[in-house]
Amino acid sequence: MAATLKDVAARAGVSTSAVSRTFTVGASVSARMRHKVETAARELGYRPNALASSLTTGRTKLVGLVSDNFRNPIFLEVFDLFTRALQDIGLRPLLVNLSQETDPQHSVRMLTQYSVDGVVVAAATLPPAFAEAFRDTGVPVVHAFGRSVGAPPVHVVGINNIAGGRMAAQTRVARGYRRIGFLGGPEGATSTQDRLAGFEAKLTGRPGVTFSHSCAAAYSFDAGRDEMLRLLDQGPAEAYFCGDDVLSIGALSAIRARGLSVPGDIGIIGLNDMEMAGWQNINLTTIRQPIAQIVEASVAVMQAMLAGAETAPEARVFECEIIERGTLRALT
Amino acid sequence: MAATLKDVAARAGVSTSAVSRTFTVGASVSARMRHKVETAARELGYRPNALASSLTTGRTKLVGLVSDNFRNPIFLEVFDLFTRALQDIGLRPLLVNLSQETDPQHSVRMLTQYSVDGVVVAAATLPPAFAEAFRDTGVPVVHAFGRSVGAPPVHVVGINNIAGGRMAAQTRVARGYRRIGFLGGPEGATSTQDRLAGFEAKLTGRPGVTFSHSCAAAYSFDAGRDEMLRLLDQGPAEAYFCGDDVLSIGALSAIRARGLSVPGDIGIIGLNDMEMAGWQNINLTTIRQPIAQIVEASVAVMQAMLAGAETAPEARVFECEIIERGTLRALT
DNA sequence: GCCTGCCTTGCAACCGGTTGCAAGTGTGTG
DNA sequence: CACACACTTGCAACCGGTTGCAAGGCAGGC
Repeated sequence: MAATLKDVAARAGVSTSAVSRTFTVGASVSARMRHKVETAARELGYRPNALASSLTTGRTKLVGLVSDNFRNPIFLEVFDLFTRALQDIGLRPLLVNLSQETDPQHSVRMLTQYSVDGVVVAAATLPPAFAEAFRDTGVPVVHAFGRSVGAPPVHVVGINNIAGGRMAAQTRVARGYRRIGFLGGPEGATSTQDRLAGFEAKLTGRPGVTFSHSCAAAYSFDAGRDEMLRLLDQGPAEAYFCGDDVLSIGALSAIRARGLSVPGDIGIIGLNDMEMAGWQNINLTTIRQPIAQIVEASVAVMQAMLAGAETAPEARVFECEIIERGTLRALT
Repeated sequence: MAATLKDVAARAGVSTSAVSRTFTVGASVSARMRHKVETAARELGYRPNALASSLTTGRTKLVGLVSDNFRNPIFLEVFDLFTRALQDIGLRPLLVNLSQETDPQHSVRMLTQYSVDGVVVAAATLPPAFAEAFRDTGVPVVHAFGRSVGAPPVHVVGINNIAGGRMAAQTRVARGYRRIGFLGGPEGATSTQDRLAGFEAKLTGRPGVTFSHSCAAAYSFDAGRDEMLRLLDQGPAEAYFCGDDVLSIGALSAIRARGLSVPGDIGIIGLNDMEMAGWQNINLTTIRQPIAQIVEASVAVMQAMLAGAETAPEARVFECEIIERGTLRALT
């Protein structure tokens, strides 16, 4: 049905190579030839088949966009940014949902079958084994929102979660909270571990400050609410750092459900600054994760790798920023 | 680098056809042959290249997943459901973000270049010209959340927006609201037009009931908030039907910002029942759109079309349901 | 006018698989 | 034991492009 290279060549009365060359940048074609081919192509509505050409060129311009979190609204913003950024440089995102997936090999198969040129992992809770499994297939991998360690297994772009934890801790101390808690996401998530580590390190040893921590089952509203209800039953702290905004909102909901006020009775600070954190009926004080920058940098790294850059995996770290809203009391 | 058909054939000492056949279901292969090939394939870690095979079979198992809304959290749920459902039947979603796109031909090119087997349009505000442009390329198209008219240009799966509007209207009358307003999404969106039509039809002619309507600039929090602030300034109605949940939440925020109470001073009902509508700090009364069913049906339609079913485009309509929460006063 | 060298073009092989066809194998039947 | 038939397998062409190579065309220099 669709016109092929051959059809165009026949119509223009030239060889298929000539047609192919007019559609590949930098190939040697005379102006006359180009014109002949282009008119024929236009008349037939010809579009080169990207998949067929990938066979010989070895590049599909397909990029796996892999995530395991389709519940946290922040990821809609992330997908929006990624799809646009990838589209802008001529890449097509093949979306892979790993929500329930536990076997890296299975997802590797899904991607290798489509010979993606690269893989962007956009996930904070995905076990590192996945990114490594992708890398082992020989394809460029960038892990956005991954763990920023010194020598990561793959290129990582994200924030320094330890520093984020420290930043959160600082706000607490400055505002005179004494009994302080950390409410993390799933225990296995490296993001939670690091945020906790930074948070705790900054707090321990402070005279008069007590510290406790616990983990919710997921980065989700329900998990945050459930965990906070449990904490309220057993005697809560004065302020909590929640490892994520949705978690925070769940916690807020639990606190208010018990008739307590925020930040009067309990202070809350989140992390992410997703759009709805700023909605006036939520108004969450939080630590802003610069997702636009992270996405932009991730795509840049991917583009460099696709262009052939062969650098050792590296962590690119962006700074966070405190966004003051209404769930933490003001500086004393 | 990756093992090819040829490599496996050489290692197993058989022809490439034999290998190809062992990997295509329903082909004629003896048990002995299958075993030989499978061991060789396993040893080499061979995975058939889906793109190469698509050349001859004409099927890529790639499906365009097209949307223009990456801001409304409901779409994250939609993407989650779609990606999982498509993955489950062996299809891969190629995500296309049409947020800023105005030229249907441009997006058509993006998809035809990758010879997708079908296109799923998941959008309520995308102009119908897009779905039609995809259809005109000869590829199966399903429009989820599209307009359910009698003879649609492509297969449509969604709710009856007119009935949804009627349903919303009914709640108002039953609860004794007299001055009633409709706060829609972007004026051009068919979903808004239909919801308004149903809503208005049910209300007009009722003695003592006055009706007004206006439209927000987008299905977004800010648009809802801004429009409600405007309405509050010019003297608001007693209750509003907002064409969408995020719009409703924006409106709620505006109402409370002015010191008014919900549902005491003003009642609000939304549409969608996205996850956060149920969050206790939002607690929005809304009309539930059965998105899981819509997605499931859309994928079923797509699967049928890919299997060769050639039925005239049809609208599949699902029923909505009122979810009672705290933003509309109780039945009087 | 002839030679040199560059630019343009077509030929043909190839990318990784699929599939119609015919040859080969093995089984069951008379 | 011969024959028919069904099943299995390999050959080779093909899917839609790309690209190395060599031949042809042309301009410039001597």
